[in-house]
Amino acid sequence: MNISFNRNTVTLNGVKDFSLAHTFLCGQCFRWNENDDGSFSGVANGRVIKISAVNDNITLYNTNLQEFNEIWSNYFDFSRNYDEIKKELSKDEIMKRATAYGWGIRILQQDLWETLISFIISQSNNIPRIKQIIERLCESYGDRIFMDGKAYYTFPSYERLKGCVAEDLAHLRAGYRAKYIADAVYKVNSGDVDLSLIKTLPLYEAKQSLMNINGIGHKVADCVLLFGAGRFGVFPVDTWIEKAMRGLYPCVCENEKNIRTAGENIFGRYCGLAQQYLFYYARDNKLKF
DNA sequence: CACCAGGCAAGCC
DNA sequence: GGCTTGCATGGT
Repeated sequence: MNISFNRNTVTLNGVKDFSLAHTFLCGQCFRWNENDDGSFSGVANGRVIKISAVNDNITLYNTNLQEFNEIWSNYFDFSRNYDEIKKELSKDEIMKRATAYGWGIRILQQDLWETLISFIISQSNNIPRIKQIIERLCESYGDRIFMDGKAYYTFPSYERLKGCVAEDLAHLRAGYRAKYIADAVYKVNSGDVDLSLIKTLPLYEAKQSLMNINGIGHKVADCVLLFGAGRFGVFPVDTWIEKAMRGLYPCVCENEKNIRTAGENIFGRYCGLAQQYLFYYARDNKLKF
């Protein structure tokens, strides 16, 4: 990968295993939006950037080389060799098809707190509405920043939200999830749940810690660990994955009550990424099982 | 009008 | 432990 830059853009040539659409539309993030020209704009790490692609040439706007090296290179997971992982995962024909279909998916290294709240909101909800609720949260409590004369809002820290109770969040229209958000705000601010440990604790303990928050069960905890803590050894099971696994891996799953452990056993240390290829493959094709 | 959306907690057994 | 039900809101 070759890097060049000027005053407020950074250009990368020869970026492999990366598609904007696959990465931003595979369901892992909620604050990136596609522009008319196929580029995407989004807010992350307290900043707003735009990113465009022509073949394997990527350009990031409204940033600079130092910021790229310190923030965005890690955010887009550019130092990880996805080609090797895809080969390791492609032990069967189904995963070969799924990785070929979503070849450009990269797991964004998103902020842990933002991911935690976002996936609490995601439960039993649809993606457009999830995005609306998160946007209202950011407009109400985040910082306003500008790019190209347009206002964007950062995701509010837990310190910023300290003291919020469910009634304070009614304007988000998050429904019954408001009390879950409030519980997360309380438990993270009080230290009942220590987010600084989530990336390093043994996986089981990290998950149990997250599940101390009301509104976080297995699925949300797994998404938070995968998308917000870079832990690829979890296998989040939602309605799509359950259907996909039963339909595509019937020998393993027809009598397997626990699809989650089945996924862990089949796909191993990168089962989280396998799950994401499967999810994108199944949902994007509206596969019926 | 039903039924569903990247589930979960509470209440049963 | 497993199974069932209610849950806020908005879209189809």
